[in-house]
Amino acid sequence: MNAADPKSNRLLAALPEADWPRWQPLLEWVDMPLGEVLYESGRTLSHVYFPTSAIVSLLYVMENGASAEIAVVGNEGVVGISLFMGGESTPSRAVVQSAGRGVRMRAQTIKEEFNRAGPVMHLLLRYTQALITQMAQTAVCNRHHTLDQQLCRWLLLSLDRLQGSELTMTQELIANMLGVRREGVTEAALKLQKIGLIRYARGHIHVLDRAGLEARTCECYAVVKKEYDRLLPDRTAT
Amino acid sequence: MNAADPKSNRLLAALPEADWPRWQPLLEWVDMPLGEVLYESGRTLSHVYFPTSAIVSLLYVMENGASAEIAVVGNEGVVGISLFMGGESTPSRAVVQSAGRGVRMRAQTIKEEFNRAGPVMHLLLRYTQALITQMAQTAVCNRHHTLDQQLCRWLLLSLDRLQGSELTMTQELIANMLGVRREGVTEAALKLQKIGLIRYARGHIHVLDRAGLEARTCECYAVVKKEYDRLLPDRTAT
DNA sequence: GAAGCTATGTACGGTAACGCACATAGCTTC
DNA sequence: GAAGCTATGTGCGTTACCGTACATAGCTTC
Repeated sequence: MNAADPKSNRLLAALPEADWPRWQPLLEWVDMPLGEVLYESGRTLSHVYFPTSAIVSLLYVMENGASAEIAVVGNEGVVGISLFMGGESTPSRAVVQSAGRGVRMRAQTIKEEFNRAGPVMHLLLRYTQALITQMAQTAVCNRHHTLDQQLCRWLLLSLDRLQGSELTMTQELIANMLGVRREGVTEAALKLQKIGLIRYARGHIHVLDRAGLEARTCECYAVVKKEYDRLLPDRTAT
Repeated sequence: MNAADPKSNRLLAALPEADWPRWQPLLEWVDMPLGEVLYESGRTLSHVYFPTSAIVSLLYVMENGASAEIAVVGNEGVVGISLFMGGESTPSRAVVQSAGRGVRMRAQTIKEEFNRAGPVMHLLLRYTQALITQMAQTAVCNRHHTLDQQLCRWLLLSLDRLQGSELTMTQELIANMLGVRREGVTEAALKLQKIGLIRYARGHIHVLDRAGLEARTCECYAVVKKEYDRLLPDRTAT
């Protein structure tokens, strides 16, 4: 499976074989450049997006302009669950956090596919439950864990959704996602660099010691990862 | 509609008339005493619960014993969404936070009802989306808002799920839900009492000025309330 | 290769919440 | 009505992060 295959999205890869011939022509490749807004708070969505190499942040932007990431979606998931959940919109924004590609499907189409009420629906619902766990754990993490731990968690979440060990990502951007000061991220990143877990410069972060990050982060990362693995096995029975 | 009517749960009230005769015998009244655990992290659920007068907290308990509330469910919703979402369990705990009653339905039954893929399913999914918004906003609130604001939000969320203006609730318990120190809640509650918004003593809180609480809390309360009202109209078309 | 922009580093006072220790005071139990 | 428990109040040093200001240094552009 190469990067030009929609099935490099794990959700699409888990589609039953029987549904694939119908789906293939319904999917449209799209570039997802850094910073692109896939949907805006309260606006009706036109498509759902299945990232293949891009990573998308779901974030809430407060009245005063400050923001906080609610969850992150990469090649394991889909952006725009409110379409099939029935709300059409949500009070959050989806922004491309790491440039790449993906495929999208028209709003009406995904609703029709969902409403077939078969394996596709159950797959999407299990994914939604995994996403719920991620949001819940984000709430817990924001309450109880240090910036150091949260940075590790965030790097690992991103790493899991990319191939390779390099992230293209400024500290300013990370700060926006975590909802903290840029200076705070600088301090935390410096520590990680000093103990040799990462190396970075001007918007490029190399992860040198993944296990080291895992040892340093809070339990939140593992809880979420375990739940994704449980709910979304690499290959779903067809 | 009195308290002995299952339809004092708004979700049940919104059921299509056509489904009601089938549902009624499938529901079982249960008392929900303070502190009762409806489900435990990672455990398969035996029932879903539709509170009528009780309030249930969904919370995550960390390895070190500290906890944080992820969302709250009262007479507007249902506890145990993972049953119909397909995961069977979630990494959180559901605890009765305010004693009362509710009705429950067996796990297998709710799955069958959901899988009819009709109005019941779409109602439950819209509720789930509202719950997702609450969780997301909890994450944002934990990140950005003060304990004072969060206490107001929490009191309002509870108030919305009860009749009357009195909460039976110690500061210790509130602290556990919010994931903060009990002393912090004492301080915040003292301020609210001094300016005349609440009056309390030994586990009983009277809200004297609801509008005052709304003025003092953060935007999170209104965002969530608006989304619940949007997704769960008082009467769903039948 | 000079100028300008962007990303990162550093410093410092302020503050919200923490951990801990202990005081008070209202119910309950006998 | 004394003893004991539970809920609430208070004090104090500590910590993590904030807001702000400014310094450095690596790309980019001409």
